[in-house]
Amino acid sequence: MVFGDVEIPFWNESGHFRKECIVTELKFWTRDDERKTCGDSTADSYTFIGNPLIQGYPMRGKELKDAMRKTFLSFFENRGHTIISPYPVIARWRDDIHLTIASIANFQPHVTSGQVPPPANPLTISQPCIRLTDVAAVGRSGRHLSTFEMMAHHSFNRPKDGNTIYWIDQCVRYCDDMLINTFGIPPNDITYVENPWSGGGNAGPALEVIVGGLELATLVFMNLEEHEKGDVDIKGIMYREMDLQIIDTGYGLERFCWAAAGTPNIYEAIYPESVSWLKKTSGYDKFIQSSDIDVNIDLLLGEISRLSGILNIDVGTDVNSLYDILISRLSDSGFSISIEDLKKITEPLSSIYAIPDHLHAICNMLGDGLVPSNSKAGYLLRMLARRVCRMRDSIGVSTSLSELGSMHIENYLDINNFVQSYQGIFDILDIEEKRYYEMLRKGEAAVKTALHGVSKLELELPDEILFRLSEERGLNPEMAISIANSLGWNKLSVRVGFSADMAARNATATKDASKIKNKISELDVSSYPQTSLDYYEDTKSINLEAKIIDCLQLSKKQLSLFKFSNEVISAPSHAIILDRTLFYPEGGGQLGDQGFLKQNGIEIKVLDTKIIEGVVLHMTDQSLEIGPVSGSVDWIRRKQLMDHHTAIHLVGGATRELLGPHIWQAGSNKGALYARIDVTHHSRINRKILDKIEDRVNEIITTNLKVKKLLLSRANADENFGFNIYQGGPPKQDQIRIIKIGDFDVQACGGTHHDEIGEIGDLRIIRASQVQDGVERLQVVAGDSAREHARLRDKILSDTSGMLGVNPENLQKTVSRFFEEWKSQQKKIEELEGEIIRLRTTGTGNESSEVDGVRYVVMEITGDSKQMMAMLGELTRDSKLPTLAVIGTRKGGGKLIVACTENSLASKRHNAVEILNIISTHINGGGGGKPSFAQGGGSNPEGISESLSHARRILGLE
RNA sequence: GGGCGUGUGGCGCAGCUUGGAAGCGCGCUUCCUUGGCAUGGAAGAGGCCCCGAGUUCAAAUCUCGGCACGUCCA
Repeated sequence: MVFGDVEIPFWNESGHFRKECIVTELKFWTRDDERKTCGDSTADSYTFIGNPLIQGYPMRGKELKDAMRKTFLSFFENRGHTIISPYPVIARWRDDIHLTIASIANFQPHVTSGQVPPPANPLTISQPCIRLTDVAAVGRSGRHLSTFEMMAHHSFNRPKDGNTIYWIDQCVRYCDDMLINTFGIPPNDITYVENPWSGGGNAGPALEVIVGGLELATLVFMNLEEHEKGDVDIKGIMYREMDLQIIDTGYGLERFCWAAAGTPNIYEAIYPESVSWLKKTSGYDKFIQSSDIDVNIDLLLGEISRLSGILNIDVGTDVNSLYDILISRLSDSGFSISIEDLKKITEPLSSIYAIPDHLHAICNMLGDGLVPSNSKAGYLLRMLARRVCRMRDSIGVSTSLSELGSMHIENYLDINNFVQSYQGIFDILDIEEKRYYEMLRKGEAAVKTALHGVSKLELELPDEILFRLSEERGLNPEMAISIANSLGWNKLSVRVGFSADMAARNATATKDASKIKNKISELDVSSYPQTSLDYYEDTKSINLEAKIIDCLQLSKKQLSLFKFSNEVISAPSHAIILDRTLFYPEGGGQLGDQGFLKQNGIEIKVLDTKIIEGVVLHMTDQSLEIGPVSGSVDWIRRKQLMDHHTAIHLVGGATRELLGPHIWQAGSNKGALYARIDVTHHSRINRKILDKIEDRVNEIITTNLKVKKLLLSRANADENFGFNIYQGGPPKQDQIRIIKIGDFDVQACGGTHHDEIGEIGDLRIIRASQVQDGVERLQVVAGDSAREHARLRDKILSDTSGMLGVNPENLQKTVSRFFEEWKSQQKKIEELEGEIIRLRTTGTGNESSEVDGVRYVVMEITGDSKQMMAMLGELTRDSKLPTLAVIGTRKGGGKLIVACTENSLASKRHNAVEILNIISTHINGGGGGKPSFAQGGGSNPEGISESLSHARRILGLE
């Protein structure tokens, strides 16, 4: 049997035939002896449009989805499955993906790897998912969605342990039974296509369930894992059999709804209210009624969906060439329409269909407490929000983004399922819309600048200009061109094939970037036993008795691979491995402990502590022998680290309490000197808010809450505390340490903490800074560090005040007065210098003389070059008084300027550069400029007088 | 996580490629025009060209670092 073949008793019992599709050449199973194609080929078009495949669902929109979901979940609940509540759409328990892209993503990697048991077995779920890879096709293809619900039934089998819930045969029986007996689909309309699946390190045979030309579900039988010594070769990667066998199914809720509604496309089935509201508000309805395009729009749309299902719409596919294909296909099926008319009908519609879809994703993301940003998941949210703004503007609807979101929630979502509040969502959408308009406004200036020098008659722009506007300013080609059109470049349009090229450009850039991602381990510790981490037992215990298992000398290369914080005073030379330790290794943002180890009377410093795969490395400045050792952790430092760590939990909790549920820890760092926490927030956090947070935390500290330290299984932790406890990062073990501070804050955390928060002492939030858009960094000092910090500030203040001889209270006033005075004196000096020039040049002294209608000024002054410029301006700007001026100063190694009045007798007679080059030799320097204005300098200030007299000689003045 | 871009009077921006006298529009002040306002005209004030180092005789301009902001891709 070849990998991917699905041979089960059910096929025979139910009268299925195995065939090969004449188009795709894939093997498929069907009850229909006449069938020649698999159902999902270019020769199969949708059969259910205007002719629903699933009966008994007359409703539309949310009601339809609710009914469909209920039917599905009940079917499996009645067959022994436990219904599981959906997970968030933001996959915060994963560090490899941002969004929940499938129901199985909920259980990766901890359950699928076998480390943690599933929450129930078997289980069924309807999981909201977001996939943005085909976002460009949404609204155009008739079936693509950026967000959908994946209904699923999963079972996790361990055949080697004799524990099998059900496998392929039963899975297909469930599916077939449900489609035929629950949804009333004619048996002959169903095909099962064999198409093995692989991805994310796993693989297995799979069946695509096709009904009426539409893929309604995929049944994956995951039983292989990537392994270099495996015996199954799939696309060049070797796989081996897993201990775990997983039934991973996915049924598209929205597709079931579509098949039940029979609407021309999927959007009309699930977002009918929004679609008709947008059609009305944008004036699309009126446009269609008044237009003289002679086609039945509904039939046309159905036909387009049918064709789009066949056409392959990829990201970056050129819209224009797509239209060409569409036109010819439409004429094949009896629709005669020009490309212009087709565009007029479908372009606004693609926006009308995509807007509710995008809003659904946006509201779900916001509902999970996500904050828009310029990177990571927040960026995806921003991208969707901007697409909605753009599409809304393009169809001439002026309703605000927040209002659209509000209406969408009203129609299609349940606010009670959200973490974020209604007001929170509303506010964030308002901020996003403002930012969108700000981008457009700045974009106009950017386009104007970029098009500087481009003829208004130009038809196309160089690719580079459009690439750059898109990458640097966020203006996609269409927007850039439309701005250019409105600025007077009327003939410009986007080059055919440009968006495809841009997508290709991004693809290669992405490919290049992924090549660099090869992490090397600092040290191979696989031969050592896991160190016993005794610091958890009592965080106050610091005196250690242990055995040295090994002492490794660190090579230069190994040393360079380790990253040491700036609290590590010197580079360690050895790494010592013990059987047990009280030294906390750097982790969870908390820096490593320091202290000393002692053996046979020799005491060596522990400069830092690290951990690799459960083995703790004590980084020391000398070596010790294998054998017994004693040691001690630097308690002052450890206490300070604990002060900061417990304090950071309190700051995180208080910030969330005061600013809202979207506050999520995006990273943290706790050293002995200071600590910081990065939190997600949509606006800048000012001092006033910081004071509030600071007050709140100090208030909490005075209540001296007890810190509970629990050890729970992953499933248990998830169930009791939810996903909010994983603020510090995705959990990696099946046993989770929980730090619970009263009822104030609960976090999964591996750090060392006080038993009572009163031990922290004082806390100050020094400042907030922005790490990236949507992420604020709060700098915190607590305990003794807080006092140290205050003292240092006081010293700076009193020292500075002392310098100026004023009281600290008057410092601000005095400094600002000094600055003002300095500026005005600076001005005064310039004025006076000018005045001196005027006096010296209008006087009768030998510095100014006139020869044949040209005034000559040669003199030395005491100002710097900026003042010299001002003087030259005075001397040579008046065109009625042709002047040649040579000015020198001894400042800065000696500087010279030679200038003459432009377009005058003086500039005709003399070349300033030539004169300068001759005379600058006396100051060992050089210079240059233009014929009417040259400046230079040198390194011999004493040569200035010789330079000037040389100038006089050249000019024949002496 | 990676790439690219921006930071210039109160506000919005040009100048940076190729180093050589800091500009434009709006706003502001004063005056003129007018019965008053809108407007029009004239004169003027207002700049550590983000910060710090480097290259150079010379840096808004080039190089490096920092800070702040923007944007694209994962």
